Amino acid sequence: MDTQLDTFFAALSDPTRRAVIERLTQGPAPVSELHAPHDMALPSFLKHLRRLETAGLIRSEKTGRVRSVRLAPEPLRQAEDWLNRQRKLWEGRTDRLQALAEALERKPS
Amino acid sequence: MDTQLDTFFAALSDPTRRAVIERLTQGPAPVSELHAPHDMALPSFLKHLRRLETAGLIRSEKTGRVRSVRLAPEPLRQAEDWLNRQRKLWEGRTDRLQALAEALERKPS
DNA sequence: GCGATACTTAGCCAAATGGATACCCAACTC
DNA sequence: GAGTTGGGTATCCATTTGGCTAAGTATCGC
Repeated sequence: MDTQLDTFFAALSDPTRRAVIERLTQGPAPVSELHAPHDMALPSFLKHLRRLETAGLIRSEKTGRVRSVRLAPEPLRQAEDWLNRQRKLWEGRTDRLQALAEALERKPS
Repeated sequence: MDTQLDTFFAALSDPTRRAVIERLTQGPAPVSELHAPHDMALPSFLKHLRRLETAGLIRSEKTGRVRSVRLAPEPLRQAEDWLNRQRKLWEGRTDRLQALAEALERKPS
């Protein structure tokens, strides 16, 4: 059904890819710089970048032989929204349960 | 590195599993009830439940022949925290960039 | 206690994932 | 214009994933 969130969460389920995201919060960077800290062959690393890009989390642009990569504007918020909604529903429910429990305790029938 | 977030996001990357989470925000349910809306053989569905449980998102307890499943207390917030942190870092940066751009515009050297 | 109910385990299979190597191509550098 | 640098492509490989069927176990209801 919801391919958006699918590829989104899948993209974030890998430590290499999350590290790339974290790095990019500090600003755009070329591929080689993003690759440097990761002990991995470049083609393997490029796969991760492509997965992030098809998930819509990053964008990139090539100038000369250098490809510059940056975070995409909106999409982190989408996943966050989903999580937030679920958590609120769940917390609302437990709150009501606590209220019920307390009510029963005050007035044990 | 961070196996916590790995299994966490991976668990949320599947629509069946997200649907289970959504259902569980309304309260605990037995396996058969969770399974009902999904057009899938029970053993396949149980794999999803096991993945959610090893990711720490749900807990379950068997009474008689029925296994009751409920949301785990804390963990939705963890993923949310990570996303929130990244988003804030990124937004902070773009804010500073905007401020810089505006400053340059006001006082073009 | 016998059948139905509610899982559970054991295997099988195709496709996707995450890594590798080997080789290619374009664009700066001198 | 020859070499180096920064990516990119093509394969290959082992493992994981997400589905299945078949068969098992342990209540529960009568």
